[in-house]
Amino acid sequence: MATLKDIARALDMSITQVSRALNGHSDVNEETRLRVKETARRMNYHPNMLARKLVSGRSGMVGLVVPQHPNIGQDGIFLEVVAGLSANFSGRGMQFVLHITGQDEPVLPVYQKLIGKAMLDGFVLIDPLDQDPRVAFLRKAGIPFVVHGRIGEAPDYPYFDIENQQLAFDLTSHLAARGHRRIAFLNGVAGRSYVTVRERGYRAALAQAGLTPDPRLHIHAPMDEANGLTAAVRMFSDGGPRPTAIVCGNVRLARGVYQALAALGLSIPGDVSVVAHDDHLPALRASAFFPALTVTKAPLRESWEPLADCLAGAIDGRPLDQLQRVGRFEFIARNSVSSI
Amino acid sequence: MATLKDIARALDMSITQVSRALNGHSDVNEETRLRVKETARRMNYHPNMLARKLVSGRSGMVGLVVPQHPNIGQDGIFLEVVAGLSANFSGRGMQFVLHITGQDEPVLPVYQKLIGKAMLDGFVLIDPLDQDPRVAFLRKAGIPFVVHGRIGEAPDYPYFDIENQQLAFDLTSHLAARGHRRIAFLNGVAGRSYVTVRERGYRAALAQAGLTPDPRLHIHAPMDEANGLTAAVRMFSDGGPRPTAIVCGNVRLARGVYQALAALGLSIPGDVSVVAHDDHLPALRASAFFPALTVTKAPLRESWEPLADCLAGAIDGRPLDQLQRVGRFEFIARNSVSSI
DNA sequence: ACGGCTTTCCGAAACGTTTCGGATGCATAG
DNA sequence: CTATGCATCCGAAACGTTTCGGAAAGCCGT
Repeated sequence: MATLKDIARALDMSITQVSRALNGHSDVNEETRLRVKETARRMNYHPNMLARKLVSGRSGMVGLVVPQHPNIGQDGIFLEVVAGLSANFSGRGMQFVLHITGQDEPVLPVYQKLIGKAMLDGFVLIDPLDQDPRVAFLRKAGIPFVVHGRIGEAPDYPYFDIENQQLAFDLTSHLAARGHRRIAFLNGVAGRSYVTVRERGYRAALAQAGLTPDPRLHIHAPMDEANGLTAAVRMFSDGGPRPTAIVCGNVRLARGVYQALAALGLSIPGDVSVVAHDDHLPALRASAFFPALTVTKAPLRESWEPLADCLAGAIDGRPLDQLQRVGRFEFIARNSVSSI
Repeated sequence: MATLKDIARALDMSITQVSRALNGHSDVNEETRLRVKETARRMNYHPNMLARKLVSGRSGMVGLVVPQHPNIGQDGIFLEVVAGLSANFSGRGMQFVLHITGQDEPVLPVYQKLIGKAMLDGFVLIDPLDQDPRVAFLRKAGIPFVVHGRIGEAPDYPYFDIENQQLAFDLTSHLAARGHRRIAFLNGVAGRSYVTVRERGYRAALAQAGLTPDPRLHIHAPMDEANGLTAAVRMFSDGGPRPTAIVCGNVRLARGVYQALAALGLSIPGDVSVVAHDDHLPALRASAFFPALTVTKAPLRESWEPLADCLAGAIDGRPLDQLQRVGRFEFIARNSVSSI
């Protein structure tokens, strides 16, 4: 653990000048700079981040705070998030701290404590809600953060998001344009901001097609296979209006729907058309469905880089307009839709 | 961001005394201590970890370094590890840093850099190898660490492990005692220390039963469902000696084996007996197999607490014998084994 | 000879904490 | 009255870094 002092002593010069040489300041002779850099390398010098942070106010560490829940160990998407963010921050020489809170521990005090200890430069917020207390809290605390998603119309904080309203609109319109009039929407958990936004897109598409939304066809549930299955079974067996087409919030739901329809003896797309949004998780390939699934595709994997970049930018104090990014999605028509 | 100085000023006393009061030192009046603690709480004081570390040499942060690999996002067991460790360290007020290295980046320099920056107090090492360079490296660097597993006979570092040799012995003996003479072992990737150790248990059990090991029946592969399936299919179709019983390194392998045997028209336990070791992952219940699977059970979930405790202990400099723990396993006989 | 400019350097303070080595006051014992 | 012990306090140094405000030396034009 060589320090600046060691290098200074070895070269018989001042700590100040060594520091300036290594940090590329202007007022140091080119030849001295090279000598210093060479010696630093030779002595295996790494700056002590703690000392640096103490004076600069930066620790180079960012955090993700996630509430503990019993099934966290099997949440494949969560791992994708953690691995992706960690790899990205690690790649820029920052430390990624994963803080999993206690079972029913309130989260705001956790942020409070982490901030108070002066350990973290910023936070990544995932799964934002329509009224998310974390955003208000962190803004008030003046700590940089980036949100995976958007809340409300014109957010004034850094975020990365995809056009959730547009993709729900496109999926629904695609079906409406082919003559479907009873289009169900298997959406996510109510309160999540992307769920709300997608609902708007769904409704807009219905309205444009002159259709009136039927609340029995708009279902909120965690977006996994089991819920896709049960929701589909229920829609086709409770005596209500049977949909001729189903929009699924993600491919897992769609997989459940496929299973349910198979079990009910209904064919895709003969009896029912199915479309979904595709996060493009490697374990779940929409193109390998039978029949291949029509989707809007926006790989989740492409979120981590912009998220990390926006947070790093926010910490560096870059202006807000450079810190708000929206990812593209792609419409891919396959074989799971037919016209009526 | 109240500091000691702020509190000292507010109470008109010295920084020293405030520090000592908050840290429970002896030479401070009981009444003053209360006043200080009360004021600290009121001013929302949290000690600045960076400053503390700078003088004490402790940061309260520990790290897990994992090499990036393409399927990291779907490795359910890895998520279990990360979530479990993070929750445990978070619970003791420590920060858990997850560092995922670049695709083909060598890991030792990563540890080197992390240590040099003086950011981390210690490391958790998972998936140790028979000759693990990380152990040698960290020991030489003098950084505390804890290993999930053991390497060699009498490790002189902190670890938490289960009796892998004994459980492989028990599973194999259980079959041998019921008359099986051709017992296959679907083991993990060669080079992992627990794989080597389990092989010893397997061989010992065979030897005790007077059986000679057949290398064609001892298979190394990543322990997932696909490999269980292909290994089983191959063993029953390549003209070699057909086993009458199979020991599986984990329940995933066993699930693949069950599928293969079903496809081959072989019954369990009628034609083939199957046993496995069970990490007790919630997604994979051995008791729900049909027929219910005979296992040695050692819940992976019970590893995180001792691992975190041992690492914390190592950092605190507790003696080695308190930092080496071995978890219990349980033998559970169910319906997947028959006598010959 | 002088002031002013550039280039290159350095001392010292600061960040927030812990800790070492006293210092003070006061009671008790000799 | 002095020595000893105890309880309670504090100043200052230290950890490794950055940065502010100069300082020294050389050169230029006047």
